[in-house]
Amino acid sequence: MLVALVDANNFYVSCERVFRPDLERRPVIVLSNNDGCIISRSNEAKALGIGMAVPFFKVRDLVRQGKVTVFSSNYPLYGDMSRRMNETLMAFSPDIEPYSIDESFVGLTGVERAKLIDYGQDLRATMRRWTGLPVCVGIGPTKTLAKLANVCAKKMPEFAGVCDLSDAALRERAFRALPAREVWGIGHSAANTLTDLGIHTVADLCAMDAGTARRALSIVGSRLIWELRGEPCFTLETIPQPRKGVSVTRSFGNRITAFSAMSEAITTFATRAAEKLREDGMAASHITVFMRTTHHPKPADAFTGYANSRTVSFITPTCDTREMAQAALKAAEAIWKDGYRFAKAGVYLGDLMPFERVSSDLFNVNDREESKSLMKAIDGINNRHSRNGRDAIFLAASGIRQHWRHRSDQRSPGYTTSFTDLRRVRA
DNA sequence: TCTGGGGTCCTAGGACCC
DNA sequence: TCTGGGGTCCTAGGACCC
Repeated sequence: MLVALVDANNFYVSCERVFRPDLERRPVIVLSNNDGCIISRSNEAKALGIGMAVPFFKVRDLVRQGKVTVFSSNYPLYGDMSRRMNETLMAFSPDIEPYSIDESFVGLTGVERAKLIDYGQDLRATMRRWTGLPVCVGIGPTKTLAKLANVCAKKMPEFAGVCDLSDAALRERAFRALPAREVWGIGHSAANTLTDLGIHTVADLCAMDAGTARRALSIVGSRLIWELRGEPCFTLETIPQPRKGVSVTRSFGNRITAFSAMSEAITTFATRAAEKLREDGMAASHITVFMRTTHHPKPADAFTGYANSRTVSFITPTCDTREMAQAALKAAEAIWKDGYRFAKAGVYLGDLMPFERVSSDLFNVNDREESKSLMKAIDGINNRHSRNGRDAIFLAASGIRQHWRHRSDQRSPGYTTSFTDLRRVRA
């Protein structure tokens, strides 16, 4: 097996720059949903000391001083750019596994060993020309090594954006230079465990005794050590697997203290979740509702938080917005407590199955047919008559004013997904 | 009076990813 | 004042069964 990981540099910032070339070589950041924290930074922003996942209010001064350009996240744009990335990759290999919005694994069977670096450089240049996006390419005999090679390609300028770790000698050198934390699957907690064991570099990790690794890091750790040694534990998955759950969760712009507002929010989340489910042609067996207060209490504040969740099962798996909303409200009522200031809530749909495989409930075959055509009509109207595909027609219980909603003040236009936002070019 | 052990399934919670 | 959202996987422990 030989596989490449192609990963965009500072993806969300790069997407914004494609349509704002004036922002090249300048500090740019993109904020999370609800403008809460920073989730993408240009290299220039990183150089200013702006950290990943830092709450936006901590850098607001830099923005006010005009030192940093800031965008709210624009997922329709990023999703479309992601699609373009994968289309470009298909010109290079028939075996593509999209792994996240900004990275894909690419199968390299048939590429000559000696030409791997040229292949990677050609891919980078083509990607830049066809999509405007800068990417780095990591190559290796396992997915974990390809991920690690990508880290090298990004961080070490001598690789010029393409790193091939299929050579064992080069691998040893890189392993000694990289902290264990850089390995795919080693998070905060595992890194601390490793430090306690005296394991600091990837080289230390790779040389770890199998039994110790199993005890300290469980099966996950054993697998990644095999992968580092060049023995594949993960195969290339070119056929997308159906998802196992759907969740819709939000932090609130204003804390919620009244059940009426909470029920609006929960109805809205259930509606959105049901829409996602129908897009995939799936039905859910149960719905879980959760709500919680902030988990960032001030030290001086004696106030203790509250968090709870409740699951309601459907007699027959469903994707009907009305059933979802009804069940969600029942769950929300059960866990609601007066006197708290709720900061976040959400719904989760689990145990999914294809809608067409749901065996009809003996007693409501007609209801099911009616539900199917009603949902189809609603989705049709929303797709035709609303900008975001969901606001033309909705349950009244979702509320109109929605004071709890967050805003996204700095959102860029839908350059590639909305006719009204198309770029104008004069010649 | 003496009160097992092994298997499966489910769920909650944690860790990790981007 | 202000700290994201959407996923997957693994494990431990409880419930249940025979």
